[in-house]
Amino acid sequence: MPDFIYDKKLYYNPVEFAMDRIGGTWKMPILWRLREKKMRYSELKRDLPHITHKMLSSVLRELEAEGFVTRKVYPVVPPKVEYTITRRGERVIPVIEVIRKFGTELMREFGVKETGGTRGQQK
Amino acid sequence: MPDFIYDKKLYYNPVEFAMDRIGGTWKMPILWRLREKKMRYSELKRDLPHITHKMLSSVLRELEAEGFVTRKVYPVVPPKVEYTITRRGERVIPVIEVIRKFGTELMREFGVKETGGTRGQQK
DNA sequence: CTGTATCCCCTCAGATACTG
DNA sequence: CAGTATCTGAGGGGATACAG
Repeated sequence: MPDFIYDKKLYYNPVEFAMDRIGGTWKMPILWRLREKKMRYSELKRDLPHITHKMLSSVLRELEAEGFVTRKVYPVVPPKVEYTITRRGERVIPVIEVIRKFGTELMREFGVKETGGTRGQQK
Repeated sequence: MPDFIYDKKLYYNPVEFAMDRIGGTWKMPILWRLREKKMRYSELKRDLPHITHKMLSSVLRELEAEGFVTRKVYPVVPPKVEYTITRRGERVIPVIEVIRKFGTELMREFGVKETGGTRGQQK
């Protein structure tokens, strides 16, 4: 499996390439939430308690640029923006499910204990 | 899906937990190579042309500490050390296959071109 | 409401040198 | 052959302030 270049970066294998597209702390959580319904910026923000304003904004921009979500702006005041998952984005969902299932099993094996769910607002 | 703590770090979901165990540039490539045969340190080194001495060493240590590989030292001169995948490590293989397949598809869609395979030694 | 711009820290990963 | 230690750089991600 020879190396290859994308966006000026050298990759060694397809896994590395994939994880650069959908990895990081927030991309999968966002796609996961968009899997069944379009959401507004503020809805996503509310649904991802720990994400910062800056991260949500920049990650959405990346996901849009690489075709995993689309962005629809309503010219109203105050602004309204909806994010929708694309076909390409939908193809990430089963990948997330596999990793998620594996992670859940690992957690059990490692005896991970939850912190006692801060449900609504936290931080 | 409430948050939880492991090893003093706060996680938001199982995916994040999983990727902290098997993510990064080198963990999956190493497990992938060990999937069918045990390998010596130097064999792994040879098979992963871009990895540095330090990274191979430290990543193997982490994989061992979390039960994905075992390490067998032969008390000979010069030293001989063999790494073998564990049952837990084997359960990572299908996860890698899924990500790998997805990454390969993405690469095609993105029109990624290979750099003209430096095959054996490089760098 | 949605979004950008700064500043800053911390961790991953590479380069290099040294050891049993 | 296998492994550790030190230094360094790049970038992901957080806090905060400002703007249309």
